[in-house]
Amino acid sequence: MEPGDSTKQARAATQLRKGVLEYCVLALMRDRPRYGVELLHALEDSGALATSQGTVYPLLSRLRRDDLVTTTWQESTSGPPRRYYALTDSGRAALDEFTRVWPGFRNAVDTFLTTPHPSTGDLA
Amino acid sequence: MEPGDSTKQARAATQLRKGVLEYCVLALMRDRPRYGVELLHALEDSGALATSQGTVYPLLSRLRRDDLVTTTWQESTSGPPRRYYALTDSGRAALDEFTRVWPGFRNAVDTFLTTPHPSTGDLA
DNA sequence: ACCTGGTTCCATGCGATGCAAGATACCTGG
DNA sequence: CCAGGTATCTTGCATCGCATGGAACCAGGT
Repeated sequence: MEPGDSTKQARAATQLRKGVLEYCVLALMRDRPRYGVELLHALEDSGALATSQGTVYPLLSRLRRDDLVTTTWQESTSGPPRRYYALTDSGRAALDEFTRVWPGFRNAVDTFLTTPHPSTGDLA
Repeated sequence: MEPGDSTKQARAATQLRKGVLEYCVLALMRDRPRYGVELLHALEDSGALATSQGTVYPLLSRLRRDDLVTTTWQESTSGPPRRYYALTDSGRAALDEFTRVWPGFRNAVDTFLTTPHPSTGDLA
């Protein structure tokens, strides 16, 4: 990528991902266990949340450390064995919690960005 | 605070704010200069983005350091003088940049949270 | 048997950010 | 003079995303 044009945009997008990536990964595991590279590709396909292995694997380690996911090894027909990550009850609860919080947060940001903040009309 | 019930929610909300707070503050200055406590109250009123002075003032220092805002002192009729923050051209450009990036990000998260990820229908 | 390439996993060190807690200064009123 | 509200700022900590590098397994060609 060329440095210079996308710097500000990359910076904004980078900071945006903080804290959201965790729950998007949990959401991907909602209906089926997933393995690392699979999650990575799903995030890439989304465009706005594309990231790297150096981000995903430490994240998965944290999720496992906090008992939000459990892992099982599974053989692959084309390559080394894969570690599949599945939601625990705590993980599902955390995802539900986030699903409740997210709309309020999203709407708050939308309001700040789209609502004019008139200098007139204030009661002073 | 009790570390147990509201921890997860507070944690999710805390991480969500990362990187977004900066641009919401810039958005608040879009139509009028603002001073610290004023910004703080506006964020409080939004609910989802409520934060503390210990977050806002270092943030404002960074914005000033990066030439995204300029500041002017102004007397107050009821208390110490206020430092008003106003957008520079760079600040306005950064805000516009974020305004362009935000919808894609927001929609991506919405998609992850609401789209079912079927375990069937895969070609395997 | 060797070696190249693709797939999959993981660890380390850095920079950036939000936050709790504390410190400082100004003004008004008793 | 002292108390309380307003307003600003600093310090130290914890967390998170990311670039970089390393390791292991399998298939195919020479």
